[in-house]
Amino acid sequence: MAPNPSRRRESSRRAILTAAFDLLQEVGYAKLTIEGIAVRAGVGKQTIYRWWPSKGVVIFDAFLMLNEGGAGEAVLLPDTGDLHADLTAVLRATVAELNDPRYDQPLRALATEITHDPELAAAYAERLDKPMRHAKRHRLHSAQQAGQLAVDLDLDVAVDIIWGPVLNRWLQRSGPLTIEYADSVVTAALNGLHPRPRNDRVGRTVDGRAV
Amino acid sequence: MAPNPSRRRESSRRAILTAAFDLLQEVGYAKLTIEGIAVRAGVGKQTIYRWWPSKGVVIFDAFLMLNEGGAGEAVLLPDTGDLHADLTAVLRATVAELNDPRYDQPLRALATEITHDPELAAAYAERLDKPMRHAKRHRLHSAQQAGQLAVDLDLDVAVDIIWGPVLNRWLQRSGPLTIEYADSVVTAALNGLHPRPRNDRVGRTVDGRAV
Amino acid sequence: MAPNPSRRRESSRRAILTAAFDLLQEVGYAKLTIEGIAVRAGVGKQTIYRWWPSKGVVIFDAFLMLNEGGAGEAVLLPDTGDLHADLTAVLRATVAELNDPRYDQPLRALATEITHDPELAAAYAERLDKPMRHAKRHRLHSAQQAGQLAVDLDLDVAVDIIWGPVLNRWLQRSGPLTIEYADSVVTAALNGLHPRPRNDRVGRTVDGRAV
Amino acid sequence: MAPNPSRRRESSRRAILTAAFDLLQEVGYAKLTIEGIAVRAGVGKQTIYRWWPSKGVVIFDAFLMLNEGGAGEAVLLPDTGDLHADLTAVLRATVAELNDPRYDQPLRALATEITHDPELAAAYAERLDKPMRHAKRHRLHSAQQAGQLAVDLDLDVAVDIIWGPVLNRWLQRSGPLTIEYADSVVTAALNGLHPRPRNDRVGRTVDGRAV
DNA sequence: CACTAACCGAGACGGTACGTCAGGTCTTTGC
DNA sequence: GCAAAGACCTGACGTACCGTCTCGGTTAGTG
Repeated sequence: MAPNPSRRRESSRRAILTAAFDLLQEVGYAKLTIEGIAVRAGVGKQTIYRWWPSKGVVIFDAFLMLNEGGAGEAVLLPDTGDLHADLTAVLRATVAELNDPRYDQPLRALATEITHDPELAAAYAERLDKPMRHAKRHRLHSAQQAGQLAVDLDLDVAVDIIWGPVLNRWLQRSGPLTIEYADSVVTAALNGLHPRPRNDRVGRTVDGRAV
Repeated sequence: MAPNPSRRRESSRRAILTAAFDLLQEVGYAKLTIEGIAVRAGVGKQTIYRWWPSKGVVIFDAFLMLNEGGAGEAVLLPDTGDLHADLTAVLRATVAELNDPRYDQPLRALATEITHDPELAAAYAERLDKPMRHAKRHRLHSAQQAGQLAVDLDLDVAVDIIWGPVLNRWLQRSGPLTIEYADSVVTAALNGLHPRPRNDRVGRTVDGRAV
Repeated sequence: MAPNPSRRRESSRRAILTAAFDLLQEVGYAKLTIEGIAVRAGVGKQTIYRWWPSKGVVIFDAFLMLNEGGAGEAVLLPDTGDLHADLTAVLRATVAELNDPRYDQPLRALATEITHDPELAAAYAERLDKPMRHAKRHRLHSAQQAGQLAVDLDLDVAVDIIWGPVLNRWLQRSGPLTIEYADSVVTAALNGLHPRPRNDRVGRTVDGRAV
Repeated sequence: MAPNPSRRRESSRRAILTAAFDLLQEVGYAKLTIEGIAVRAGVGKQTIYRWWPSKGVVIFDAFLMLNEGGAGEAVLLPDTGDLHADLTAVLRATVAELNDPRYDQPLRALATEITHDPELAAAYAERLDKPMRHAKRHRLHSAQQAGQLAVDLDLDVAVDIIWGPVLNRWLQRSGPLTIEYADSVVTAALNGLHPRPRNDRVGRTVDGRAV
């Protein structure tokens, strides 16, 4: 009854995922149809329905395929010792990617599907978000060891506070998603909203020493 | 050519918006159809197409209608002088609303539509988010005046740092959306990720004095 | 629930039936599809499914439409008094129609549908066959009155004996369907298979008198 | 290229033809599919496509298989000398077979395929109809020799006049297919439609003598 | 007796059509 | 005289089969 994966044609799989991603860019999420994907991929509709349970999973797998290349090595965030600079660089890159028209539509489509499909959200968390979040937490952990972050800080919350605002501004278009915004978020997040006493800025540090 | 608003039947308008909101709860976003709304509202399809340009705008207007009751008075966040406590209370309320099954599906639908429709996003920012954001900024401004927030803080960024993580965790289901999480976010956001020097916790204050 | 016939668009109805009949000629029964009819008729598929329960009924209605023109006047077979001549002429015409390439495929399609659908067979008997059979029986009755047919003859059986062989040869292609065959059938049917005693041929008669 | 018949697996062949015939009874002609036959027969689809060019030929072969048992001996109609009685008996048997629910659907399917496929019609004429028609003609010939049939009678036409009406009534359901109908057809066909002169009934004969 | 070519069951594949559903437009009709 | 009702064309849905194709595994006949 269930299809036999050993007989699966890899070329069709790749064609479908590529077609899905490309069509997302070209026609947008609302006009993405299984029929369109099948035609673009030169594939029968049944071949899509045989292997994917929903359009959302196709989109998800399309992203998975993109990340297949660097699959082996774990993601690593830069660690120069200067946390503020490193986070700024990474968040600027995030902003650049979100602003990249090639990824805009596909990413929004993925976000939408996750919003409405808990199962897909779990898969996303496990397969796509987890490695990235692990890298983020790793960088923060290293800073924590160096005394640059509060010892009792929940690193997951820290990650959310840094990246959450950017993602939200992008999704809701609640304002321009600029480099300046990214910088502001990093600074505000690190220093906190409360005022700092005189000379209490935790400045750039190298090897744990302030510079 | 354009319909004459003076002839618009208010009862139909309300029936349509109510039907849309109710159906969102019952069948979810994916299965919400114009046809279904029309039938539920006891209205011809044309009556919907005549007054709304897209399904997203209907959903949006349905939310607008909900907020119509308290339209006159501006939203106000509690201001006891204790910023941490006030923010905690408000964020806990936000979490509760997002976890309310009555609002879950409709809110996700609205978020989805905003994600894919810039025009709708602008309308959302103006009509629904603006009053709320204004209230948030107002409360933060008051705290800033009381010396509880950094004087150079961009209050919009501050709002994003506090509410962004919660919205994101809800949308992406990247983790359980609990009261504890809300509390952690408030604490971490206010104090910052950096460690605070000894005795530098900006504690609860009343009338600007630490308690 | 059921569609309201008063709102039915006559132009669509005619376009569908015409398209069905034409396509039957052109592509044959096996390749006749609802989808093809809809495209050819410039009509949505749903418009076909709304008004017809099956492909067979569409074909049937297409034939009904052909006969709509001469609907008012009842069919009449020639009655010169010479039964043999009249039947020969009529059966030759039948043969010609069955051999007409314009009607071949459509008629076979109709025959096939009737074979497999009793309800359709009843409709065929009532709407298409009945007037024709009535005319045939009428002619035979007139001959019976003139003493040219056995008084105890079941006219329905008589009709079957004359037209059955021709229809069968056409359907099963059990042999060439020629004018000669038609003539043989008429002669054999009228005279019977048994030998006639000398001078007993019931020859051509005019006004009941043998000629 | 062409498959080698010597390697053909007889068990598969029989399973396929049996499955086809059984499925015809059970689901009817319209729902008979190659895929269904293959599954029912426990056979790969390719095994059907390898040996049969079309569904119609499979059906045809299924009938051939049924007749395989009595293949060697030629079919023989009863010949008691009483033509009327013999024909009546045979036609009654024909009626019974056509009314047999086990054969109804399969026979209609075969008739349909023949109607639309001239090649199949030829095969049917040669392999299935020919022996039967030969037997019928043989019986009539014997009667002709005995002076019970007109000497100039075309026996093929005679066969058609006797069996055509029955087949037609069955295919078109133009009326109840009863024993009485069969009897009427035989009587009318033998005596002809014209009235017979006094004492001219060609009665039962034994050895050519009237009884 | 081993080899090898072919048939076999199985089932994935690119397709076509199915019958249904909804989108958005246009027409009719009843209040 | 508008708006409900709903028929219409369009097009995508998800399913069923089509006829072709590959895949291992028998199963003959050959060398």
